[in-house]
Amino acid sequence: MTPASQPGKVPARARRADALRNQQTLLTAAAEVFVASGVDAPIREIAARAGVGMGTIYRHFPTRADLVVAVYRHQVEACAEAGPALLADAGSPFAALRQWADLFVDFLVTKHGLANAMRSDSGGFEALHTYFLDRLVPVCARLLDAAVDAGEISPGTHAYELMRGIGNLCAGGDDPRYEPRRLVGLLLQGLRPSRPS
Amino acid sequence: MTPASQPGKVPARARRADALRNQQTLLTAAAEVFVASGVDAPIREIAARAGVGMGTIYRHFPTRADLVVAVYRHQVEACAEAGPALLADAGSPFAALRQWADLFVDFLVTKHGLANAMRSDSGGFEALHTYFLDRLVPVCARLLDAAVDAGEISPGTHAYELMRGIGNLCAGGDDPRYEPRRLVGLLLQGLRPSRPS
DNA sequence: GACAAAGCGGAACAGCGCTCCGTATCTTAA
DNA sequence: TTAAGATACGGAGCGCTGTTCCGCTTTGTC
Repeated sequence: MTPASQPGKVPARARRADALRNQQTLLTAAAEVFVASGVDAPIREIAARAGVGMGTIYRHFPTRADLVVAVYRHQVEACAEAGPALLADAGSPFAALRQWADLFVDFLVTKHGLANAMRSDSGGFEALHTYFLDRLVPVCARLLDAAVDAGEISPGTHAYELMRGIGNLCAGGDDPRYEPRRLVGLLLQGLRPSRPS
Repeated sequence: MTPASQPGKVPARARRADALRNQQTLLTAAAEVFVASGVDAPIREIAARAGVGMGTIYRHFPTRADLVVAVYRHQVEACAEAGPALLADAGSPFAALRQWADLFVDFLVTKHGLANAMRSDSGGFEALHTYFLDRLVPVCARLLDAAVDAGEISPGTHAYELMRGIGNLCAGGDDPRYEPRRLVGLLLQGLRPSRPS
């Protein structure tokens, strides 16, 4: 019955109860701090809010990206799963692509500073970039392919590039003169073939 | 003959010769460091390279943006002046807009980290943002208006938004899978009217 | 209850931006 | 030429951040 009773594996004890509790505490504390101060908030602030020491936070989430990913994993997952659903429900593949892009944009702009962080090459954010892209690029690719097959857009655009483009367009403060959604719409419009068949 | 001889103004002596020299030294040192380490390079590094103290650099360039602007002023100016020239030379306003955008993209991607810095809301870069936009938005607006008048694009897009969009698309490392030029092309393509008249 | 193992806290170190003021240098007027 | 005063310089020092490291505490097990 002990965890080590199964053969062929390292005995590896189960994690301690307090460690599990702390991980949860940290997750909710981080979520709160991210909302209040953005994803760049000092690690100390998060640790303080959770009532734990610096060591604890680094043990559970070695890089800042690990923490951010853990906090937003559910939403990224939801976005990924929305792709196929939209493809089935929306009127056309291109319409699905547009709606899906809107979803992604909404996600990014409502997280203060997330889009900025995602392309920062310093601060331990590289893994964030990687996770987001690994999860969402395949979804985007399916939508893109479907739209190409339907003749709604011209081929040649890679999902990776498009995803990064959309992400980049979402960066920046909330200047009312700058509306990422509009530009993303323009970008997608640019995918359409020059001459409709 | 003395600087104070002109009436109606504060006597304000001329700047000292060594100050002028230091300003030049700093400018060239900064340019070198920017190439080597990006525009985020530590201030100390620039000061060291120029062989001056920290105080000197802050006296001449109170914020980091002031230094960056001073270093790249000529190139921004050249880009601004290229706008009207292209409008006259290129085959059509839209072609001019495309070529001008290419110029701007080239400028941004060849300066390591400049595009990233321009969107950062911290680090004293806000003034950079302001300067670039103040100088280039009017130029972009003229190109945009001309293209609209020629019926080559549909109206409704603001130059400010377009400039920021292009700038944002240029952010990020030099991943070969991500080519800003392609996306900017797509974005501009999206400006074209849905049904060519 | 005792003993590892697992986990925790936070002091400590390093890197950075920025300020401040005693000192050095330049300019001008006599 | 020189002395006074304005101007500019240097860099130590402060505060804030990320990250590591190790002695101590808590937990699970026998």
